[in-house]
Amino acid sequence: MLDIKKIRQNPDLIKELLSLRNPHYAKILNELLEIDKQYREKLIEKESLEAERNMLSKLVGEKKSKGENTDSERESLNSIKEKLKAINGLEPILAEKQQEFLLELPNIPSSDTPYGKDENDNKFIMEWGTKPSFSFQPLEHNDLGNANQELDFERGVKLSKSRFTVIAGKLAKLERALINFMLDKATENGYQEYSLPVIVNSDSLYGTGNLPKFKDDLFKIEGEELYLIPTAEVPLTNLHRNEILKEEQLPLRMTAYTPCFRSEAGSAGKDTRGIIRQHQFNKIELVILCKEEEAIAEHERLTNNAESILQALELPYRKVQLCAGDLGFSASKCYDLEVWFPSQEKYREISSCSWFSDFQARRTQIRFKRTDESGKSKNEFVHTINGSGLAVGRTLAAIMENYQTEDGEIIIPKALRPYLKQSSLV
RNA sequence: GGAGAGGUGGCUGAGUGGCUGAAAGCGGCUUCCUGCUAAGAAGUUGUACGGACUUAAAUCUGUACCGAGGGUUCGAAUCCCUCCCUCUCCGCCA
Repeated sequence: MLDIKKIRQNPDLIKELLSLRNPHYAKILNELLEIDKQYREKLIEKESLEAERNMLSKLVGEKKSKGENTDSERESLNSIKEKLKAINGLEPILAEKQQEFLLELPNIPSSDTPYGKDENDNKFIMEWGTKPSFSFQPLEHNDLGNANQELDFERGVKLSKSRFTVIAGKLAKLERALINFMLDKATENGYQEYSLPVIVNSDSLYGTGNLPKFKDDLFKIEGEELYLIPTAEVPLTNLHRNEILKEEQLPLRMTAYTPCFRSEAGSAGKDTRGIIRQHQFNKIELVILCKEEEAIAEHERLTNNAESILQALELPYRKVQLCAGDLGFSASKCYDLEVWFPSQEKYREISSCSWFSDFQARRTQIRFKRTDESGKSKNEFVHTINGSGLAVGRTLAAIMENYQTEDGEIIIPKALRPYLKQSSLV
């Protein structure tokens, strides 16, 4: 959520910056400003009536204790009450509307975010690793996994429905090894590990911006205001919702492994083969809360932490910076890490590392007390940063494809060998 | 799930209709004092949203907030209703 005060002070600048994402935001902003004006008029009217009421009520109390007559005060109080009733029918509606418009506006892109409309305008940053060259036609991971039913798509459907997969045997062990490896790596990099609820309430989802706009992407528990998490970003970020942190606690670096649940509404027909796009998948998430002046460095750090996992696994990847048009709703700057899939000869997203400035923190009300040299302190919103480190299913698939041999074996990356007792999977 | 008790400021804990944004204590901060690793004295001490002033900060001022939401009343932390949460006992259970 953007700061309404900043919008009031600088409407034209904000309009211009939001138009970098999409020109239609200018219209929403105009509507917001109009509603905001009306809202404040009503608020002033309401508060001055309340002030008058409080004053007169006090007077009634005093007079009554002295046994004096209070009829005239009562009369004006009753008329104030009527007026207040009328305003109370209107003011909260305007407040709510103002809030709604505010929630519809996305974050402002950072100054170094490239211009552009969609993913084709994203900026290439770097490429790492050597793409494997095969003397044979490399198979897709689903074919590799299907061979001995270690990726069991049919039974996944039997148990649940499409886009659910059973992972069995050695691949299941490999997945577990990946989870442990990634969590250990995160801990080494200074993140505190958490084990979290994967069902959360709607307040938490409003906080991270999944509600109200992206309701269709979520699985909801029937009959309750509870949802399955689409990512551990939700519980991790909300851990400190409505809290005022101590300045010396920051930066706060947190990590968690959780299953993630996404309804994938609107992606029918996309990535139907394999385990690239599932309703349920495992992910290690990295979240940082920090001060504004630390944010750029922490964002780079988190991205490097995610990259270090790909590097340790020796998986070729590239790093791109998203352009304004492709930027997620809440993000102000974002790097995507894309891992190489030889069967498709394509890079596919495996981690998205975003800096949200104070956009999420304003929604979630995560603040810290900043004390200046003179000893005065003020509450300030933290900056939030997060990214995957990494998506486990996609990493598993990438390892299968990049490390396959002609006779259908999968070589285990060196970094994972301490976690498994073998150096290849058949 | 059943029965009972309860939810007040950073913490402990008063407060059952008006002078309570909230006593008292603790803690925190500021200043003073004592020649020493601590004691004492005084002051101060929440959040949000408006308004005035201002380039801004500071300041002044209004409103709201005593688990959440609604209601009664001229006036509610205090009365009523709904919900949520915590504790104790019972039941169930990995």
